[in-house]
Amino acid sequence: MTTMSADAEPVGARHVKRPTPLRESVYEALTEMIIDGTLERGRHLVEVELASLLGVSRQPVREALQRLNNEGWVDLRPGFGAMVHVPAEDEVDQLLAARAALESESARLAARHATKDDVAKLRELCKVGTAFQESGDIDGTVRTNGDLHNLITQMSGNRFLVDFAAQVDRRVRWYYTPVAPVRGAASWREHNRLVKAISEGDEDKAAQIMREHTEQTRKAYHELQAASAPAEETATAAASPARRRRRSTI
Amino acid sequence: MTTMSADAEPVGARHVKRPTPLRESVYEALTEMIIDGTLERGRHLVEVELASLLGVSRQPVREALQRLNNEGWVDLRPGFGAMVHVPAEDEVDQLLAARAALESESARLAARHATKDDVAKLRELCKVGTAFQESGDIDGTVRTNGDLHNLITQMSGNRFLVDFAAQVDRRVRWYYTPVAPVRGAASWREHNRLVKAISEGDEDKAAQIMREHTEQTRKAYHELQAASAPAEETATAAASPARRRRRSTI
DNA sequence: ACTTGGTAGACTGTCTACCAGGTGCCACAC
DNA sequence: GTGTGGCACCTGGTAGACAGTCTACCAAGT
Repeated sequence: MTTMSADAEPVGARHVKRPTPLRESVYEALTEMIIDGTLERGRHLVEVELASLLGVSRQPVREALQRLNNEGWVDLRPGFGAMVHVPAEDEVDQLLAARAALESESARLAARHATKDDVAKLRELCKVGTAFQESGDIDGTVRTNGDLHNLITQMSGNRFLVDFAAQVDRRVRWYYTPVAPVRGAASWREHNRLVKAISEGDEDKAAQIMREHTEQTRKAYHELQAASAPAEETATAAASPARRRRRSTI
Repeated sequence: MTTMSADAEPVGARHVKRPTPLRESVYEALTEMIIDGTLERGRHLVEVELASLLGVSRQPVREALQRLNNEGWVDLRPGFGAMVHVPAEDEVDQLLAARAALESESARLAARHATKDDVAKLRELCKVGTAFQESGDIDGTVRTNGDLHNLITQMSGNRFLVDFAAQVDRRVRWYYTPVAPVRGAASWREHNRLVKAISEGDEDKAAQIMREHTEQTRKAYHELQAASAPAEETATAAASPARRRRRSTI
């Protein structure tokens, strides 16, 4: 669950310094390395290696590995150790499906609880995102997209939805980054409609749009998948090579 | 989390029993003790105490505590240690809201993927549950209810939904057991309608019914809360003394 | 050629001991 | 009554040890 602090403390109860626990830093470092591919999928992670690599002892490494295991980044085989998780083929799909449910519900609740301030921020993000999109700044687009979705889940006011969505999102982004470029323009049009629905407090509409939005992402994933792996498909290939927009090879 | 293997192994490749890691047993033991109240909410959990209590060393205890922290059972304050989580007032509500989203989506997918076999099992559970309900066997009713919901999430075929739902469910059941008796009969009528919708493959209807079903549970919770509220609260003092919306008396 | 048995090395899971630093509490001083 | 200093307790992290187990590899038997 990763309950990122945000302990809803009374404002101003800010504890000055937080000497981050070592295990936390190790956790961050490892996810980083997993995401950027330094630690390849399927690789056996040896505790003492990581320990000496990061300049700490085994304990923090172990604790980080167990958390990584709980969150599905690595698989812990008893008596053998941790291997970087290698995703099954249907896994991205399932993640995207879960995300659809979580974000759709978040959008509904966001519409219910939206304040003027929130809406203003949303509009701003839409503007910024569209600008990035038009200027071809992929990195900025992706980041702003993340910010927008994140803000919406935050607005739901439901810490569990926030938590789950964040978890799912991180995983999705790990083994499925390259979708962003494919459906940029349409995506931001949808965002605009979504923000409008939220600003009007139309819960059903917001939920509906968000659902379609994430479903689109899933479709885009499948098309990309089909396009980049025409090699040995398992019988499903015959379906429809019909309409496939395949620019942007990355 | 603890995603059950389910590694798509060839059927009958049943591996022999593997000695559970100690940390696992410790984790189980602690959740058990938290749920049944042996470890009261807010209590400071001292590693060495637990260790000697369970007859293990600090290490497995620490690892278990970390996991409990990640999953929200305890709060880990750096430098001080673990305290059994004391739920905020709005927490159950948020859990139930999250559950509504997760289970509703599960029901939708279950309707999509249901096999004859699944439906048969669902019907059976409905029958058993109703019987328990009518005979006043609360324990049996609760258990069967759990089984039914669990089976439906399983049927969704989405391991993330299963995972999240299980997590949420466990938490809900911790600080909010007493709902079952309140709305027994209606609950099983709804179950029947739900199973019917699933058997007919009517996704929207299944999702809709499940949503209403869990919403009912939430309402029941609120009513119960309002009814038993006038009494004084137990030891939730830790919460911020500020914003205390009390006395709704619906 | 294929299985069986044995051996060796590597790593995990757990334990013990130890230490530095932070936290909460209490008693004492004002 | 309210600070303040001190003390005991506890955590977070380190180091080393050891048994159990997993993998790999090699050699001998069939």
